[in-house]
Amino acid sequence: MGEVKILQAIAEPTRLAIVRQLASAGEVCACDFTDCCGVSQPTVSHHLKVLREAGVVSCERRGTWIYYRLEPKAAARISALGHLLAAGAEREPKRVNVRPALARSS
Amino acid sequence: MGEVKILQAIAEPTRLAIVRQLASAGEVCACDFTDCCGVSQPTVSHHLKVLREAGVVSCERRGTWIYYRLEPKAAARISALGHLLAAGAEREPKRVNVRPALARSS
DNA sequence: CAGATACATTGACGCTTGTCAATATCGAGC
DNA sequence: GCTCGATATTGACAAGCGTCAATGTATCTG
Repeated sequence: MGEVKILQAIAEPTRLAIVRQLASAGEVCACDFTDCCGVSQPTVSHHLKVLREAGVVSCERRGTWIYYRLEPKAAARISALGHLLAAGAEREPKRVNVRPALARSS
Repeated sequence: MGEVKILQAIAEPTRLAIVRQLASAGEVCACDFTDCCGVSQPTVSHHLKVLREAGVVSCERRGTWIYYRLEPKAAARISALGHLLAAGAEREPKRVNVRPALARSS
């Protein structure tokens, strides 16, 4: 599954800023990202392509402008992974032996 | 906040496999990662260092072996981000807010 | 048609990253 | 002291990534 690809897409400052703005606004025109991210227009376009190909965002053309939004399926994957990690972090260690060093050397 | 650093740490196949195994077992000896990940011992050690410095995992020495586990705070950050994205993906677009986009509304 | 605007693509440039072999360090036990 | 096994570190390499200037493509308007 492309879970790593989704994470790679989000694990970059500019792209995370894009995703955060999409999460708060629901839908954002591509031209607005250039202002908020402090990078050039080609760079924004490149990052949007990465997010698109990872399935994190989708876009829809309306006249001259292209509006982006979050893809629910990818968001659900991240949410599920978050749940998994949070549950695993609280888990009691599967300790079958009181002295692991002794048990391991047998 | 180092949210990007946490994501960067997880956004790699070997490191995600390590984190997944930690989530399922609760606590894993460093020597066991070499088998499950199919990479050399120095590479495993390198990835564990990345995860450690990102605050994703912590370790405790017991004799010759070093046991790793997930850090609850980092897991909670990922979980919270997952919630944020999942909620944002379902949000109705608010067309008013990002910028005074009067020029675009025809 | 021409011109203007929004967005994508290309090409090139550094910087970062994942990998391993070799080596070093650390703890346990003799 | 010494040796052995488990981890960490170093050094080097190729591959990937983020960035921008220049250019290309698409859409609207006059």
